[in-house]
Amino acid sequence: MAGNTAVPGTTVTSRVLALLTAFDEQHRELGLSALAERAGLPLSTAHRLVGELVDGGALVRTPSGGYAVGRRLWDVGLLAPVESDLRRVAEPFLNDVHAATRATVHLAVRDDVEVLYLERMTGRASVPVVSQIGSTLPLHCTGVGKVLLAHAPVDVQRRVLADLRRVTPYTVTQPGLLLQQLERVRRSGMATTSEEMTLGACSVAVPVRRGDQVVAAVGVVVASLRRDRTRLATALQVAAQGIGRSLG
Amino acid sequence: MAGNTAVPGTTVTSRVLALLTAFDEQHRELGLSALAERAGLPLSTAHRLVGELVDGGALVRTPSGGYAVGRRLWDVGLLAPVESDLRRVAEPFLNDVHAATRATVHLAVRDDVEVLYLERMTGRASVPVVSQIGSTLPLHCTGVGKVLLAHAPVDVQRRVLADLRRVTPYTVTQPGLLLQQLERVRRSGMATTSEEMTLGACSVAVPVRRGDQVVAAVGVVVASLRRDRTRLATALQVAAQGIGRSLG
DNA sequence: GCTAGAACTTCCGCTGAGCGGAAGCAATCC
DNA sequence: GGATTGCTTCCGCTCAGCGGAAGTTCTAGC
Repeated sequence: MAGNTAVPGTTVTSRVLALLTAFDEQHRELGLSALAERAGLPLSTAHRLVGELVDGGALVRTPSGGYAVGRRLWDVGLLAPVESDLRRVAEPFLNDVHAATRATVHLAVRDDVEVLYLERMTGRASVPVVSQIGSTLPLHCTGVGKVLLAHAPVDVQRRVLADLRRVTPYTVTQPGLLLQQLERVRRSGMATTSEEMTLGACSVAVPVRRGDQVVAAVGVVVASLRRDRTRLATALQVAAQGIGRSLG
Repeated sequence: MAGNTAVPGTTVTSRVLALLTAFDEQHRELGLSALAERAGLPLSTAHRLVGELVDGGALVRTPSGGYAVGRRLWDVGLLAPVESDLRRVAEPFLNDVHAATRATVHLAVRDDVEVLYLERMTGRASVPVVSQIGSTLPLHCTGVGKVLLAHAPVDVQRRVLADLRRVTPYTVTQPGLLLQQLERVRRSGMATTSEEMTLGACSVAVPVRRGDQVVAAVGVVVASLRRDRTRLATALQVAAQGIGRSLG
């Protein structure tokens, strides 16, 4: 038979990680072939490694015969120190905002040219929300994203402005207009969006400051801003200040 | 030099998983030696694999020179379908309980002979709480645990009763007494604990039923039950019924 | 029921990625 | 200075891993 033809310089570890990271928000479940293709591995190699990962509890077979991330990886992943101080400190303040507004509340940080969502409390109203804890979205079309972008280094802003993808008909895709908005965000200490990411969803967000650094953003998603933009902003500012103070 | 002396029959995958699962609640950060020992690997093997895992973002170096679980594993782990329907459905009801009581609220399921915490909302009061999302605790000394144990199969109950570890001076360690309590839990539809897991913390919990099966438990942790045990139980029962109905 | 195709599983001989003891290095303590 | 602890590098042996190919099961369309 053929013998070993693996790409030299690769490791089993890298292949295992390629398999694990083949899963994402849109692909929580994958068949073997899809998994192999997304990981860039030959089918039989993927088959063996996936079997070992299932044995170790890192993956599980789904009822429909595919594969998904397993319990073992879930509880190990939760141990990751991803802004854990910020998340711990912020939790009670986010609860307050949620209790006061009954809207979907977000805590997010900037991850290079994207927003990374750290916490989310789902609101009561049926406003469509696409964010997921642990996933990222573009900076230019979400409330927390605009806040983080407005206080990001110039080179980050430049890179974002160079690629303003249209997500909905209302997404701001003109660099000049967005720059104006960012200036207003810095002045007013608050950002808003209206159906720029998701139709039927508007948002308000404010920065969380540690000293004079903006380290995160808190925001809410609602169906309309007509009624109570000010009330929402006030609740968020109270929370943001509380979080900032608690961060010391 | 020596040459290859690896334990036959083991795979790189299993060694990688051994390294990842060396981390737990009590060991969120580990030095290389500790990591190697906990994974049962020779130091130099661990050194190489850990380096590859760091390159892949599965682990990160901490400021103090140790290792911790990385961002990559965090967001992959969050994709795991661990009771995800239950968690999604339960979230708004848990919010209600939290808003009404301002106490620490838990959603938990039974994982063999332990409670697995799925969700937690931290309360305002400074009541000590040891539970962590993704981690497990004994069934016999927590509120949600007693609920789940009371409705567990007989063989699970037998195994738990055979090993009632004392955690605090108030932990119930007499099988007979615990059996009486479990009977009362089934009759009254509610379990309580008083400093049986953590000094200074009491709890109330009720079962979540899907049809006639108990599939989970919701509970609150407070400093004392003297005042409002009934109010807490009522709030929990409303939530548990709502969750059960939503599960269909 | 039959056939076509896709998806999954098993086989097996070649080989270089992985292995780990040992030596080297760095920081900390007494 | 010497001892201890902990991390990093080295290197030649060897078997775990590799993947093309063949075999098997599942699904769909007719």
